[in-house]
Amino acid sequence: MPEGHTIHRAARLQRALLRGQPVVADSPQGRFTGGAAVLDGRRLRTVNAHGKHLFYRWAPDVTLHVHLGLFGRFRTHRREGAEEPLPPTTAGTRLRLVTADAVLQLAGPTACELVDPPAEAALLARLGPDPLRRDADPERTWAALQRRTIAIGAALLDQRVLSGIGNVYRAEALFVAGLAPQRPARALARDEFDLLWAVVVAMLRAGEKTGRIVTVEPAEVGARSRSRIPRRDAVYVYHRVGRPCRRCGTTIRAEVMVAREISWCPRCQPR
DNA sequence: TACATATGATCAT
DNA sequence: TGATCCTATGTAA
Repeated sequence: MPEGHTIHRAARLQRALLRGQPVVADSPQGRFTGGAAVLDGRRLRTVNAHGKHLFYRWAPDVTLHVHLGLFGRFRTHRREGAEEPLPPTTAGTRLRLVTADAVLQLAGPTACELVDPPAEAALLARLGPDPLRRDADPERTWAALQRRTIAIGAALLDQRVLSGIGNVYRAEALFVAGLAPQRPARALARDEFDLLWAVVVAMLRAGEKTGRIVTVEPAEVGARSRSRIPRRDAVYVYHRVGRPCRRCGTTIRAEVMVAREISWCPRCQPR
């Protein structure tokens, strides 16, 4: 399920899978039939991720914008060649792209649409720096935090402040950075922000690499590597309300912030 | 089989 | 802030 790490990973995998090849495109579900007809027969030039958004560049010149939202999901299949029969279409497939080597199916996205340059520019203008991108400028996030009166726990979910963080990474990054979610965003000290940014970058990169959200240090749960940590031990505070903090044993608390529950350790994350 | 729940975002109020 | 849209999964019944 999709925070920014999932999206960047999808972009990388799909570049390798589809780039350069003409596709057969359709919309088995029927809700993107017109768009699929435009893509049909084109070659994918590249796929780029920005925050939780994907931009597919096609030749001749067309751009497809995809946002998975909460429920969106990709399925990929490798094919031996054009003779190999296609996998059965999953119900609700909004877009299917088929090449001789691969099949990509997209179901349940919040957005799956063709965009012209002004529409794409408008989308990108709304997005803050993406810590997974080389061009990310933390100064823009720092400046945005200075301007807000909201809590840091609210700011991290605001994609205009920085893009790619979702509800799991918000809770986990604040824990590792030692910041209570309720701290006013503009009251963070510069060194607190620098640490938070570094934590976010490291977490998202680890997530992109493994395809899982594993934020605990392996040594803390007696594992040899992140990839060996079972799901129940993978996080410090997310969804752990009422249970003891892994570091200090204090009972994890939770409250709703920006319509989503956030958990934190009152001792490791003092106000 | 039914229901609750979920890593998101938008729009109306 | 609340309603709404989208789908898959795990648990309860």
